[in-house]
Amino acid sequence: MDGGTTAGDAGPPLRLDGFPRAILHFDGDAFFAAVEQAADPALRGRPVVTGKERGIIACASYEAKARGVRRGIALGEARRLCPDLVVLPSDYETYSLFSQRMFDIARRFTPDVEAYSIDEGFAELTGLRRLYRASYAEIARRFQAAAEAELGLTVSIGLSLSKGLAKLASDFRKPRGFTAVAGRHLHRFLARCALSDVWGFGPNTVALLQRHGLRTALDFVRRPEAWAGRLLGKPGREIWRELRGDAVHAVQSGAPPLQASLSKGKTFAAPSADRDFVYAKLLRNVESAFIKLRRHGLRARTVTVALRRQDFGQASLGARLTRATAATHEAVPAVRALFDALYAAGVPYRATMVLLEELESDPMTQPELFDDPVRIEKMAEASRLIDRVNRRYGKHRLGLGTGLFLPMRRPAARDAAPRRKTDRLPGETERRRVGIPLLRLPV
DNA sequence: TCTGGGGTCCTAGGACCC
DNA sequence: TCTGGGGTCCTAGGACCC
Repeated sequence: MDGGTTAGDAGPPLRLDGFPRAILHFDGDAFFAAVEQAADPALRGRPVVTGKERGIIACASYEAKARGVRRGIALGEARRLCPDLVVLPSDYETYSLFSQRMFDIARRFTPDVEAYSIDEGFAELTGLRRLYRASYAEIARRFQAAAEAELGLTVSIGLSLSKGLAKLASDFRKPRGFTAVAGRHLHRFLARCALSDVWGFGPNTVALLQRHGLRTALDFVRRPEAWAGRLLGKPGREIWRELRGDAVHAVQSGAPPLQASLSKGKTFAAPSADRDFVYAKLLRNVESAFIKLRRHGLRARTVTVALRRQDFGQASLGARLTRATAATHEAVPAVRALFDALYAAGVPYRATMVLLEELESDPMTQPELFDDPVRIEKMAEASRLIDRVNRRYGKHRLGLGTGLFLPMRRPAARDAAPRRKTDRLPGETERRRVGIPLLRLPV
């Protein structure tokens, strides 16, 4: 470890297989708040948070964190903790601009840069020592200094043999941290990392590993690989190898793959067992999802509806449409059918969600053989009009009539015997699969 | 943290087909 | 008609990430 205090001896070094690599992880410190401070010198040194529009803290500057203000807490509580708090709305355009500049700086060192998220990324440094006549740590420090000088904000750096180790290392000390972990120091570093620090170990996995008597990342990698695989499956096995310095995951420097899914969900202020209310909420999400879909110039082929119960259980059901579409109307009959199949009378629900999958680019709808192209064009025009009106007058001002609390036909038989996927009868899936997707639109 | 929102990937198990 | 094995595909749900 470079820059870390020496831990007690935790045993012999781990045996490393494969060609040693140098992978850099960089992470913008309190990125959104730091961008605001970089863009407005008057904010520097002051406690700044973003997320005003949502009423909860999206990001807190280190000055705000020092006063106890954390991500996720309510604005009111944050103001109570810190009366002189500067509260700003999120400005994603500016954050994206700084983000791009940060990745551009990294690409000056190597083209092999992965933009993992808006505020963090990986860079493959393996083989660059000769070019720069410098150690990997020195190259990493040059990047860190360039980012700070040119962007006016700080980044934390992790440098090690794999992405998993590099990410663990950049988290080890921040802000403005610099942690390089060489193979021979791996065991000492891992002994100081809790299981919950490991990338890919969430609360459930940590609890499971603790039940097996493990406490640190070192405890985990000391178990046999097959044990990790049996207990945690493929992801666990990959984490095991990454933590031992085996770079299972390459730095993905290419263009990111096309978005695979798009979803929209909302939690109710209070749980509700009212069928019309729950369905209306669902349709509102459907409208929002399709607005987003059109904005991205995409169409979707499958629609999945999910209902979340008050007890946090969830049931979902999906259907494939006759063709991919960007028009809300075309999905509504399927949504209706899915909702009817999922909804159980008398159960309080707390949220609805809609998920669109099998997304395709190109907003120009390819008319299917037997469809009327004029009708499809009319529908696309209607959707565009709705979007325009809503942009001008506010979301959901103009939408589908079904989104209102209209009286709904109640199929009594369904209400009497509500069924979810879990207690489905044999053969039922097939009927459903055939029954729902074959949708034709009423003109 | 008594639980917001939007994503990705993996897997168990059912259905279907020899 | 009943029984069984095995491969493939699909789906819902779980776990995790930012």
